[in-house]
Amino acid sequence: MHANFDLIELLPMTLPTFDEIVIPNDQTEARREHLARFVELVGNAYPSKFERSALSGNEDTISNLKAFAPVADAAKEMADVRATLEPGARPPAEIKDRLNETLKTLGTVRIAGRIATPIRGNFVHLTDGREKLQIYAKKGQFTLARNDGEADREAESAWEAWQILDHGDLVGVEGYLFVTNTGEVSVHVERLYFLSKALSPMPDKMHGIEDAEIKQRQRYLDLIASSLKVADADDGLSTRETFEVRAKAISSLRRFLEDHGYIEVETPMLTAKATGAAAKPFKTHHNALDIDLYARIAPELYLKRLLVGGFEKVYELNRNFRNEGISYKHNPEFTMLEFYCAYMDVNGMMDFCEEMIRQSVLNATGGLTVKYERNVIDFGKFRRIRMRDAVGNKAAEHNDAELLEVFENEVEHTLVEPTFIIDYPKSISPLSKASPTNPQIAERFELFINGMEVANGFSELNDPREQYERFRDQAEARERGDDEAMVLDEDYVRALSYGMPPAAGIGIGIDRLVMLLTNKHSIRDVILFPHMRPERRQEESEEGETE
RNA sequence: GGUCCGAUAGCUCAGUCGGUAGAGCAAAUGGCUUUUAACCAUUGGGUCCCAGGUUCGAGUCCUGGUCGGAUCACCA
Repeated sequence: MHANFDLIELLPMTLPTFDEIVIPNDQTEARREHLARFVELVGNAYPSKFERSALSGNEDTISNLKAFAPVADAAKEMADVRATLEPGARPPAEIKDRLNETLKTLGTVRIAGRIATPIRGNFVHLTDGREKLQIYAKKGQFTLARNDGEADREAESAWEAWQILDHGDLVGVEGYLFVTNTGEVSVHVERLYFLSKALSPMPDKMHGIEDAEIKQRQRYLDLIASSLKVADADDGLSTRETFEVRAKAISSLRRFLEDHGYIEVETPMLTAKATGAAAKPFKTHHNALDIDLYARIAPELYLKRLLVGGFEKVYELNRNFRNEGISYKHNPEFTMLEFYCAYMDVNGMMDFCEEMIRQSVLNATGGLTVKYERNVIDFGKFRRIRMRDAVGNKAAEHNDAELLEVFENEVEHTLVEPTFIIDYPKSISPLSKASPTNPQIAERFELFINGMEVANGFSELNDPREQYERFRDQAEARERGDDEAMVLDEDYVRALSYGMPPAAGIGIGIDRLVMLLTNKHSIRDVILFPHMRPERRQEESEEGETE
């Protein structure tokens, strides 16, 4: 196939070469040459650190510096002045000079970031991934710091370095803040540091990365693209902003739980039995023990063992794994928040859940209403509807399984506003306590928003004998071919026999909640690295036709 | 797994009836050097996803495959 095929055969394995991974072309050739020249100029093109200044009171990231009052005020004043000018006209020199006086008294600033625009003349923008700040370099007015401890390169070499910087390189600069003739707050570079090389070219500055496959496989590139985009003809959150909202929502949930006395725990992800939910597991093998293990489908039974042990309020926020279909709302691994509270029942849990989600929406988005697709979702008030009422007048004609099916097919997708569906049939709720007034009904709810199930909670069944019988019913269903029926966990029954306090618990699908908060229509848009088929190189796909 | 759609330069995309592979951005070279996505000029850059077929001739038509997207089914 190739001339050097025999040579490749001699290698212990067919390791791809560097050039097969970072494919050379006219773009990358230039960058490789520039890198080689930087090694000559600064000694080490990949230094270990760069210390940023702290004029803003915190480390001067570009975002922090731009938010720092004197900088923000100067930018604001210039923007106001510019708004009154003809396009292309320059702001009055008096204002500019006054602002420059103020900015200069702040002293020397040291910032770092990625070169966000192609070098054109003396100006370039740096980005910290989030905000951009312009820097200005004038031949003869700055030096190039060496990364090997030697004295700086002087003007001539510094200017050469400036000219061979590539779009995407990481640099640090030392200098002073000033306002340009056109009124943009910038850093006048006095010392330039080369910090790291972009050997691969940057995405299009206007369009970014459009290919959904590349966005997901190479999320780093998607994130870079969103930080480099020039015009925010913004319809929707950038990738960066989406994951910032996700982080805020999660930290708000954690804070809410901790403020209410919950402690975070971690329970096994690899377990001998996959139970605690109705789902198919991933199977793996432990070599030393020579036993099969399963990736957990839910932490539920472990968390309730902790209630038995005396932890009254516990939560776990982590991944579950289910070996099932992939869809816009299903990823094989997904993030679930589960928590349990002793001495609380299903109604208390609904109240608590409602308030917690409301806080999270507020903290993540700044408001209580969220635009999603064509709907406006109001998190101000959650409805509560009995399942039989939701299904309507046909409810009486159906048994439990049929009722659930009618609900899922005809009602679920209509539940746009946050809605707790309550009074689930007991037969489909094997871990849930039965209602004291109606033994066919479980003290259980599910929360639906925009037609998606977001949470599932109930009064926890704590009678060990009844729990055993529920498991036994599940085992019979399994015998009949229901391969998602729940598996008996003997130790869990044993744990309950020591006495578990009355308690309520809930699981909240974090990815789905984040979809709602970010107006994303695919779970893959709110998971940084969603599951994808492995990427195969050409040679492999030609040889590996053994399916 | 079913159905529909897609894959062309580093990126974003055109490509007519089957007849020499195109643009913008990005890159290189030179000019400019307080500019605001796009300054001026010149130049280079292609496995048209892969394999096969039809044809004098395939980016284009046909078959199979790979990967992805949308949607349906199951699941949270």
